[in-house]
Amino acid sequence: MKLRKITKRKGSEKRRYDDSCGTAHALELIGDRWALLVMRELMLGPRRFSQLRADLPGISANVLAQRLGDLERTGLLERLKLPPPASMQVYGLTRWGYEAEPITQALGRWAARSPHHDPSLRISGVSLLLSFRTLLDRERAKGLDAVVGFRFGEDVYRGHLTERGIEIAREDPGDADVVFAGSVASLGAAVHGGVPLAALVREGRLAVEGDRKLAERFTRLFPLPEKISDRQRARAEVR
Amino acid sequence: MKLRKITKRKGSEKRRYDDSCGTAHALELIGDRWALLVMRELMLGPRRFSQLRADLPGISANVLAQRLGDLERTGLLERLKLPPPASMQVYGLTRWGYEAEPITQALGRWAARSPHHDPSLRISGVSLLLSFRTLLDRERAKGLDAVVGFRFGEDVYRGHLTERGIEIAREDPGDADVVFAGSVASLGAAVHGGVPLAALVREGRLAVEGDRKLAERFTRLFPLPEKISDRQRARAEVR
DNA sequence: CGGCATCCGGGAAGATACTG
DNA sequence: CAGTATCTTCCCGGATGCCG
Repeated sequence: MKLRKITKRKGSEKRRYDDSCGTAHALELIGDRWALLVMRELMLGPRRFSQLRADLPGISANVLAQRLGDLERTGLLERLKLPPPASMQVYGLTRWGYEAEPITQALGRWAARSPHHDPSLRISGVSLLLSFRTLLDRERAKGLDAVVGFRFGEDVYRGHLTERGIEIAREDPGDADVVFAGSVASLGAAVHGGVPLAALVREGRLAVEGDRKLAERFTRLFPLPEKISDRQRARAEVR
Repeated sequence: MKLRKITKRKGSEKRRYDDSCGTAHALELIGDRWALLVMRELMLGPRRFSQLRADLPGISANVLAQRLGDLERTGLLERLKLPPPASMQVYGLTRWGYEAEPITQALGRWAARSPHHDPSLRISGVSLLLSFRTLLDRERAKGLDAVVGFRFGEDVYRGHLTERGIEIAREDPGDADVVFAGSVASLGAAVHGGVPLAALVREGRLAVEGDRKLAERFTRLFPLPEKISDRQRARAEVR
């Protein structure tokens, strides 16, 4: 007697919060599992289906396809067809989609203080580069104006760094003052893990082309926020 | 015959993203359905179980209980016992929990521009008051320094409004310059819905005690951001 | 092979009933 | 009032298969 309903899939009536609050509406738009991480991976430019799967190990193909469909339907993302001869299909954020970056930043900044955070897990190239945008210490970047390149396998990025921020795009860093080449994990170790750049270079895990002094300085520009102490986890004062 | 208890608590392995990115970790902490809305309702001070159920129509008792348990376990929330004679149990955020407010703000600000947003749905008192913190137009609040009170049934709030922001707590507004009393929906209509305050007062939906001129000005201090236009939903420029 | 559609098992969310 | 127990529904994740 397993006469399962013929999967009504009718109006694709998703679960709603029925709450006029903006936060609730946002969660209806991007609160599904993986949705915001898919958007994060598109924050530095369009990606293909298979690239997204590689960026997000753990997401299954059908969930990714469904998220891409949902996000496209709500206007946060769109399918693009690159011009021939490469004529492949990619997924890119719309302008509105890009405007969600403050959300990922707020989440990241907050969670970076979590005592449960495990920094040993893998990190995607986009995540690491976005963390630079989030964590740049303007004080330490005083007076800087440099072009920095990154090569993670096939993916190349170009960043323009000043004391006002760092703009990063997926394009060739031909004019870079310094270029980091190697694995994402290695650059992450240098910048967030406190591993000396010289050691990574010596072990061949990371290559630095160009201004070595600038590279050293670069690794110290993005300090992680302090962890939450037990005291701060205890009762909050009456406000 | 009910021998199905076997599964119990095996790994208690929640689904993980296995991603070192802060955004992903944040989603593991507060990405479950309803979790962030529960926290939002606690942002202005502790609440009881039944109050939360009333604030969040649609959440079921078991999901609320589970979220409260999860959030307590991760250190975002704690059970408090009010002193006798009222000795009842309430749930309050820890200091770290309060620090999630920028997240709800970023989400709210972003989603307020959504073309799919339905402002006719109900809104909780806390949501409305938090929207004031998020949306205050400092320019229009120039020179202000006022105490504003709110009475929504049993819940009373006191806000201190200056051009630098508005601080709100759940306490008696004895010294308020002006007090709004009535339904949350009515105050929302006045502030975000463009309904003239005078009309609401005339119809008895909202009472204003104290400085009426200040009340009028208050309703115009929190403009909603512009909606996304079709143009902005279209392809983003190459960045 | 990239980009899905489909089927299935497990588990989370939702609704309701029940208990101290 | 503050939850727990139980049942149903539906989403997530994995596997497989189709189709250009």
